[in-house]
Amino acid sequence: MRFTKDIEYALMACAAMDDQIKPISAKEISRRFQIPYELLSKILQNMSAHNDLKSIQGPKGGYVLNKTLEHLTIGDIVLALRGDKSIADCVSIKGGQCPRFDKCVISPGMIKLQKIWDDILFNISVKDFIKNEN
Amino acid sequence: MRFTKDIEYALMACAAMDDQIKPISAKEISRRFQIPYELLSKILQNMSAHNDLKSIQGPKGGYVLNKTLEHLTIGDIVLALRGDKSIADCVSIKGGQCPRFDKCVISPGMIKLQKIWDDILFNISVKDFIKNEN
DNA sequence: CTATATACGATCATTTTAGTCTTATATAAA
DNA sequence: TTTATATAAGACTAAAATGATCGTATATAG
Repeated sequence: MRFTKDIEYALMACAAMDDQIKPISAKEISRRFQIPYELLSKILQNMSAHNDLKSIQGPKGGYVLNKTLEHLTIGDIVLALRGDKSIADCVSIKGGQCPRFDKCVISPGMIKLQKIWDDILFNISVKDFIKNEN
Repeated sequence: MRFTKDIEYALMACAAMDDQIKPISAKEISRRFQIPYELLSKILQNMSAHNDLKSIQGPKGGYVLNKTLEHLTIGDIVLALRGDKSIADCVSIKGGQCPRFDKCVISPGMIKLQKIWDDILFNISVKDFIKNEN
């Protein structure tokens, strides 16, 4: 799975939300990292819809983390922004499977690799990911 | 990194090239797996250019493996078809780096994750990937 | 010579990604 | 209660990647 801009932006935004107390607005994050505001808004709304964040409307509002950065994983973010889209069409459940699935030579391997990848993503916290020591 | 059709087709093609003796043509592979012929041809040419395969022109020609399937890895195939494109723009060397790279909060994590992913890909042989036992 | 094969560049269609625009709604504070 | 600031959400557009096709050249076994 490729980490496109939305994932990058989501991770940067998380880095700006290091506590669960003071909300930070999309505008402020957008300004700090030079991320297009409307695009970032949608990303944060998605994360909010998946309960990674909590949104607070109105002045002094913004977003706060629902979990600590230690407990929020890369997998959580990917799941929020990509859904359960798999590493290959070959293995995807929705959207009509491959016509050769029953006699497919690659799907067993893809399924195994998908599991390995998921295990990695859901075992790296955003905290670990963004800290720049070592 | 997402496994798009070209990677899927390449893996299927490899499954059809289980020995290093008798060449198999793109046409035959295309027919066997219902893969568009011209597209498959380019994929095989790419793999050939990267020395994963050897091509033999003329009648009774086709492609043969340069390594055994035990020694050919998923990473080799990805490398042949994707080049050294990384898991995120953030970390890619070519094509002008991210303007925020020097003070980037996510690039160290991306680099680490890239390495983890590469290690996996270059340690799974095509043989292991396509065998459907267990 | 001919049929069969790879080599390769150009082109086109579709899908995904990235970014923009607009309108509606919630709410803190003057 | 008005105003400024914020999220919510859908439509839309542009650009890039992916998937597929077409045409032509070249190599070679028989």
